[in-house]
Amino acid sequence: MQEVELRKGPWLEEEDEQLSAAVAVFGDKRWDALAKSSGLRRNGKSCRLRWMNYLRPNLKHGNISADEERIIIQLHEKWGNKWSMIARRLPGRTDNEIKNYWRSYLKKKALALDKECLSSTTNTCLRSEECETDSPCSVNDEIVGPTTDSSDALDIMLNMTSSPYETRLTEWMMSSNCDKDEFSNYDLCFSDDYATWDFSLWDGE
DNA sequence: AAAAGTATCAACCGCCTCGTA
DNA sequence: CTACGAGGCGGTTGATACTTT
Repeated sequence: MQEVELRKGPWLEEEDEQLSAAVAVFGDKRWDALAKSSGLRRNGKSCRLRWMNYLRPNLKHGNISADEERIIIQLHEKWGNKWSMIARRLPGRTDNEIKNYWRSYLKKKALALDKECLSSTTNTCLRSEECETDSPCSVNDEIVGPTTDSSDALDIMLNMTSSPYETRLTEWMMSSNCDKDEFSNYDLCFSDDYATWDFSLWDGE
């Protein structure tokens, strides 16, 4: 049997239509089978991704609102790079979208932070090699060592927040040492399974 | 107006987990 | 118990759009 060469790259309109039709028939599980049965020259993973991130109904396309931003920041603080978990708390948003947003947000934040640090007259910044005194920088001085420019600051921020170590740490904390009382501020209802928490925090305000 | 730099986002890759035979 | 395949996830890349010089 000759293997059909699979397509890669951006999806065409016809492919989108074909995929939507296939999902209507086969449902949004069993992506490999769906990909084969639908006649799409795409693999199951690619179909799933396209559906989840673009074609799925009720997706919001557009800018992240201030409220959504606040939620992302707070949840990221708690869970780290658990994009899919964060996305589940934001109806209509995808993990990919949030992940992309976070990277842009981080970039802006890193630049702002760097600016603030360099322009500070009362605190000396250890992140600039020109800094002479031992006084720590006012912002994140315990994390950020001496660097020279904003791209360094960005690298550090990205390493800091995206590292597998941080993720593992978050996971470990979640699984072994989670203080449930900490979450009470948010009106969370715990079940035995983290994945099925009933979060009423954001709509219950 | 054009070139260079930057931001955004869709899509791919590789690893991990889980279900099943 | 083990191997294997499919799905899910996070990290990364590359193309394109947008902005600045």
